[in-house]
Amino acid sequence: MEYNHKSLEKKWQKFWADHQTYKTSDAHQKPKYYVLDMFPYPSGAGLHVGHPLGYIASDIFSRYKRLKGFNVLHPMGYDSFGLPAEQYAIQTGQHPAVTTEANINRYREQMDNIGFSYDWSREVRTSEPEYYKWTQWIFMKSFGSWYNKETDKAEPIDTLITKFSTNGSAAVQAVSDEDVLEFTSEEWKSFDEEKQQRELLKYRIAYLRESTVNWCAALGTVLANDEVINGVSERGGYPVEQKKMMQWSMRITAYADRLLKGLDTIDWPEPLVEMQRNWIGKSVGASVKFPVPQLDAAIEVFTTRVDTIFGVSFVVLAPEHELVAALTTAEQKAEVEAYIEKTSKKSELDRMADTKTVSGAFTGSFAKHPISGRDVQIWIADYVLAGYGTGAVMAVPSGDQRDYVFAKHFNLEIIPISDTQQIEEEADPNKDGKYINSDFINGMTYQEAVPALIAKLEELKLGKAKINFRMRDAIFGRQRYWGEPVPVYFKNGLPYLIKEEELPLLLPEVDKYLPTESGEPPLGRAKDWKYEDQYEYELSTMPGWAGSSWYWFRYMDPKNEGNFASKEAVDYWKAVDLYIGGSEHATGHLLYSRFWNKFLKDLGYHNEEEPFRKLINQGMIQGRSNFVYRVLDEEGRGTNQFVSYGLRNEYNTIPLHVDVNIVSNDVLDLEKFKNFRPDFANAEFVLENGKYICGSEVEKMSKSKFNVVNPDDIIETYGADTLRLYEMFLGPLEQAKPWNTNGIEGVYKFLKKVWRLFHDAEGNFNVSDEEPSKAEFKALHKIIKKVEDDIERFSFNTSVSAFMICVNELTDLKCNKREILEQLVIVLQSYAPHITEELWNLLGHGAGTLSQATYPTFKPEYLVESEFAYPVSFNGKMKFNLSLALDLDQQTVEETIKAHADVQRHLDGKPIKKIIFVKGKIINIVA
RNA sequence: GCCUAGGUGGUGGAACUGGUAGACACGCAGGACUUAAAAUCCUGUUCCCGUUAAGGGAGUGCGGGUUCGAUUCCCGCCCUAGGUACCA
Repeated sequence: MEYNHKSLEKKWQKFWADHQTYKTSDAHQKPKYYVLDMFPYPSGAGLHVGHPLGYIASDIFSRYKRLKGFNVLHPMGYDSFGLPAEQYAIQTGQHPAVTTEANINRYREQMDNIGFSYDWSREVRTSEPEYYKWTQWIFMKSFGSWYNKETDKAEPIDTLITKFSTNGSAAVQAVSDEDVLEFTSEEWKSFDEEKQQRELLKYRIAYLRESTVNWCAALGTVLANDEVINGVSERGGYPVEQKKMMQWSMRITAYADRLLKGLDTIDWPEPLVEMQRNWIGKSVGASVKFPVPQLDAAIEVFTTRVDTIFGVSFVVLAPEHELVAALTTAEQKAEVEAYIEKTSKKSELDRMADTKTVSGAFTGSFAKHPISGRDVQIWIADYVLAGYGTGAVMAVPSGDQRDYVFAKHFNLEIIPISDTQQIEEEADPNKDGKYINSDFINGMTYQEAVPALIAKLEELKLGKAKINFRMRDAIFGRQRYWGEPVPVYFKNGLPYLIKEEELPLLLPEVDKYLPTESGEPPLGRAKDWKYEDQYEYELSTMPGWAGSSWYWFRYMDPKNEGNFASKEAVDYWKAVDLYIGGSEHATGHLLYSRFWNKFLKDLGYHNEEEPFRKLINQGMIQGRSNFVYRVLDEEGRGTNQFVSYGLRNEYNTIPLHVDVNIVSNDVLDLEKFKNFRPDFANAEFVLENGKYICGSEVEKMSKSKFNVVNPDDIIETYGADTLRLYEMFLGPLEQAKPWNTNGIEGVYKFLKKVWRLFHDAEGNFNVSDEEPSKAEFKALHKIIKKVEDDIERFSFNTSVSAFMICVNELTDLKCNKREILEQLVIVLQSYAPHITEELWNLLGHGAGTLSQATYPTFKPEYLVESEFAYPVSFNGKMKFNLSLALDLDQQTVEETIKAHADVQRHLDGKPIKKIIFVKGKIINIVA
């Protein structure tokens, strides 16, 4: 029988499904291993060949870990709330749940074709009430918690209330809004319910506050910072504006330091760690107040270089700064207002792009230098951002390039502050010299000056050491339909949680998925949707990241109705050991997940500070488009003549995308091309060497470029095992690469060779029970070692090559020994599960038992060379072959070498200086 | 600008701690089997010199360095990809 991937793969896929072969046992006596894929959003387009790359890698790893004796948790599910289903619903009226269901079924079918070893009994869908009940529950917990800086963790809000009523606000060290009140315990007790609630809201982890949000009018919703790229929405590229709205937020900033520290403890790719570090954006410095006597106020600035404070010659406010109006003098009013008008017209994008032009306006007012007391001018300029720090900076032209350029442009003072500064051409920020023109720190070094200044500023009550973060709290509301309802109702304008036993708060039905006439979110359309028939529910829904920020817990215990997961399950599975997914989630999902993980840990629901121990980014698979070249007539119109790639320059042509599925190794299938589009039916071709060669280009994979390759088509022709091997063979997992079906034949041939090892020339199964030869053992043990090493370091592509070498060697040896082939099947199982399952069965083992086999033990003795002839260099150049026993002592070796005829010839009487040994072998002789 | 990763044949890519660079595969060329095709198998394939051959030379983005020996380590530069940016 020939290798027939179609019948064989279908058979085993059905068997695995029917017998739940890959259901994860709760065999707690085995060590556990948790392998997770980033679950997909089920889009309408289905999977293309790039999507499963990471899934294949994680599947190989899971299967390998099972063979190594681990109890492996390897689940899959769907991040099924999201914008596209809702946009589609708006257009068609089709309920998002319906399209989502259809898309999931399609995804599932495609994934099943690839032969993954997921435990589907643990599947989760974020849009199912059984699941989002717990997303809502986590929201409730975060509404019911505050962040205690003393214990450095989140605690139930009751502990805060206790502190307020015993010692007042002074006793509390919390992460909170800036406008919190100061009160004694007596005052707290005298507050009415409403006032107390209003105050508590400023401390809650999930809180409601008027805040500036990214409003996208086209999508009708607010967006998180990570969903806005260069001032336009990530999805759709629509313009985004800043708008003040009452919004739910999550106090992720409370965790900024822990999120940063945790990065040192996890095994993640460096670029990703770096992205999160930048996103969190910790800067250590000081906040300094510049008093403005006439307003009885002060301009607070943040600086990382407090040591340069005597170099301050002016301060600059962002045009949006709240003090600008009050500071502007009558004479300067016109100029300042004109400037504000001008900058407000500039879009966020222009403002970022245009960093060359120097612009600004003098307010006419002066502030006092906090230490020297001299007057410094107050300017406004758009190089200062309202959204970072305090929206104001102290300008030190000698030390900061932007301040320098600004000072030069407006002819402001530039004060040198260090004896090593070179400031003729540009600012010099070096910290190496001793200070000059700097009052009491003159002569000090940087290390001495900073603590001295902080002490002085604290004494004057005009400054203190401060750590500033770039990260903002995460907006937690979307004015959309297809998301988790927020389990909150309003009484007297204040939010209250519904009762825990009332969860899940079901997503109500609406007549349309659009905002209401009065501009309320779609949930405002729900009929009779009131809490206890009288109170308004919150009408916004949760953002896309809510459901995905805890899903790895749900897989541990997906059917649990009383908890998000049982204590036993969480204690056993702990954290994800290996997480594979794309780097596009660096500052979204991966940050929010770490945040919620820490939050749930603080409340005592588990013990893991970090959710994902090791993370790998699979590279994106790009499309590879093919082109045909249509000949144009004199008027530049397309003819029905097409010229092959190599001859295209001899004609006047225009390149046209052609479906990559009718091109093989860049050779066009002419018949299929004629059927590709009606106007190509009468196509004529100018061929080279009898073939039509297509051009190619790497582009994004998309329908319009006719370069989408569906895994189903590959599986139809070559089988799932070939697809799996080929996706790995394509190159290193983490590297981005274009999909190119050229070369898949080689992998397919390999599997046919594997098949033939077990079958004789007539195609009959034929395996011998004879003792294998030394060479056969050697070939086997090489691959046992290689695959083990490769998988452990995630180098899947090199394993595929090693398999090919191994099978070629065994073919040359005409090896059909049971002992060898049986172990080969086990080793190959992770990569090609279908063919190996079939062969395992043919070898007489029970169906479905291969996944419980044990990975063979590598025996190094099989790899020891029996022949000792190997090449040796002479003075670094390869010269001759040497035959020498490996276990001789060095002196014997030296004497033997000197006696060697070739060596004597090369030495020509000179003495041997050195003999270089590597791994017991002589590599080089130096004379 | 800054951060990170990378630059190896016609192509995808190997070479794990410095040790015969180009494994393996594709493609290409030639051959075997076949009436023919498919399938399969064999040989060659970094470049240059050498008619074939024996043999020699160059060679991992560029220029230096360390070393008996460098794709690998160090210094300077060029290029590509991803991220990020008036972040004070």
